[in-house]
Amino acid sequence: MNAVELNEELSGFGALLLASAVKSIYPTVKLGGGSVGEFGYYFDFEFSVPVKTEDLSKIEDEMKRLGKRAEVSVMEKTKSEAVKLFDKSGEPFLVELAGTRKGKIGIVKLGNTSVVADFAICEKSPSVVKLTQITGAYWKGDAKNKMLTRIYGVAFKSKDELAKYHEWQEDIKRRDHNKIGRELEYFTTDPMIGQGLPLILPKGARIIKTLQRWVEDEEEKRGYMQVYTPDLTKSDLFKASGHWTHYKDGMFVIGDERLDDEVFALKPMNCPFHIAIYKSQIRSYRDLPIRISETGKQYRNENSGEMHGLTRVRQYTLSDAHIFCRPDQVQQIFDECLQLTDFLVRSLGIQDRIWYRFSKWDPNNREKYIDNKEAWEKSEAVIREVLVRNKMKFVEAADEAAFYGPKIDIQAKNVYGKEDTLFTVQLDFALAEKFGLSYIDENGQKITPFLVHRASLGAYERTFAFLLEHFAGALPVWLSPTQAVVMGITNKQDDYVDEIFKNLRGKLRIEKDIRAEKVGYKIREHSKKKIPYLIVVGEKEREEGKISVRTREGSDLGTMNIEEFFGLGQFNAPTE
RNA sequence: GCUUCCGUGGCGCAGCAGGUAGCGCACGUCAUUGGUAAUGACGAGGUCACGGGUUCGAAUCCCGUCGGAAGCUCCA
Repeated sequence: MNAVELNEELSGFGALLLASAVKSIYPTVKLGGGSVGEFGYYFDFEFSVPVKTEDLSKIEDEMKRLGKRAEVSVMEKTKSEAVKLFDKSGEPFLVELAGTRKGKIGIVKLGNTSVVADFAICEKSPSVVKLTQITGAYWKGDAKNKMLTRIYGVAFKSKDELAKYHEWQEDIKRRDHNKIGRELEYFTTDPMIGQGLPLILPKGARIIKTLQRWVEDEEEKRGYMQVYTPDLTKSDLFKASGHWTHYKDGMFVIGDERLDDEVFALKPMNCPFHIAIYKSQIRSYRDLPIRISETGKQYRNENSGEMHGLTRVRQYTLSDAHIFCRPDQVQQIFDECLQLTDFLVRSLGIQDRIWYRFSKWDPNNREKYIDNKEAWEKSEAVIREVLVRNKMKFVEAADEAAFYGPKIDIQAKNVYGKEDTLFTVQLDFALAEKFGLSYIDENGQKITPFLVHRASLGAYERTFAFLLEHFAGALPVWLSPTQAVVMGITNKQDDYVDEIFKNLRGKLRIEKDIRAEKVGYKIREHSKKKIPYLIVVGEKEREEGKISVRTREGSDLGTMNIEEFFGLGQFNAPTE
């Protein structure tokens, strides 16, 4: 089921009703701001008394009451004109809503107060309003500021639409990787082990391993050299890279800086290790580009509220690589990195779910970024050219770069509509110099190479989570931990089931089911586990030396021989 | 980390004006050998997240801790 289209003008009205109703019930409340979007609408308030979930129904009732009485006018006026209008005639309160403006403003008169919205609203009050949740949100989106109370809601023309909305919410839960990943026995967690430290169960491990082998093989074809580096290092390494000052709080540090001679840390990233590998030899311009890749673990001490399923964890495995190249090779390297990612994305069939983000620095945020305006401008120009030349659609985002350089992020949304970075290609003009890297050019001069950081398939845990949600658990055949189950109509076929099982074992991931249950029941059980092919055999099949095949979706593919079965789908990882 | 909500057997839930736990699925045993999405009978499984308090008595009320969810903030 697709996302329910939430009408922005209805939502705008809903937000106004919400603000008005809250003002009516809590006269001392201070209004923050609001917004409408895919989630419906929200409004922020500063209450003088704590307001909780149980108060929502009261506010909802007031919204319904006000909705019936509201006099609405949609005016072709600017915000300041509207405020002037009300300056004469009473006490309006101005509501500013972020979102799409349609050149109009909405004014809702509610008794002796009025709400002016710098936002398009519909002319008729929504007949159904529903408040969906109440949470906190920082004033102006800054954690240093006071936390306001944010109330979310939806508004509809009819109860049918509300019912559809509820259905959609249910569907979201059915796709949520954090739910189905546990149901399908792909992963679990244990409070004794800790937050953000999932246990990947055998079936989940098979999926991740399949992805990993696929990516590693593909990278090897493309000139990457795989390495292993330690999970642990002396703090000196991250002091040299600059990470210690930027991110010490987010690292797992072993030892106490004040007491111990040597302090260690679990690696929060692989770059300094790959840099050390580069540095272990003298490099010639002929050697470049050098592509060092690693299926590397990373450890980051995320704050407790920031962990989520497999998407945001404290330990994860990155399809990581660092490419050291000459200045004249940077664009070519970016091209090939994007081509690899594009191949992976298309092979997985998720090209319509991702978009490219050009993540730039913010010259005003001096704490976060390396202070070298010229280098930033130059490297951003390089990336822009790559994007433009490849005719790629992308969004630009200021203040989203890494501290050492700009990047191209491949973004996606989870089932709840929350955006995450799936893959990334980053240009680094700083670390190579910090570590004193060089190569010898054709004139015998020492030159500092450029460094490109990239994660071809991102973090396996996160990509796995995304795929589970995208396919609602029904992964492509080649990724399925069990690709087929063979079962008999009765136990009289146990020997034939075993024969088919042994015949197929090693050629695909197959299981057999000889439980003394009705075959319909067994089919249902395995379909629920999202196993792509269900092979059923009885006396008829045995006599003909064939098999009957059904899919997890319920279609009957009929009777066929083994060769025909292999023609049904792609059992192995895609290649170019 | 902050805000709100939540925590009863593997999963989904009921029980909560306080009187030491129930249902469905799953699981086990037996019977059934059935031609395509739930065969039947019987059975096992829980100190109601943990710790403390109130009480003659707490799953139920109060406090704290841990864990989960969504939102905010953050993500090298």
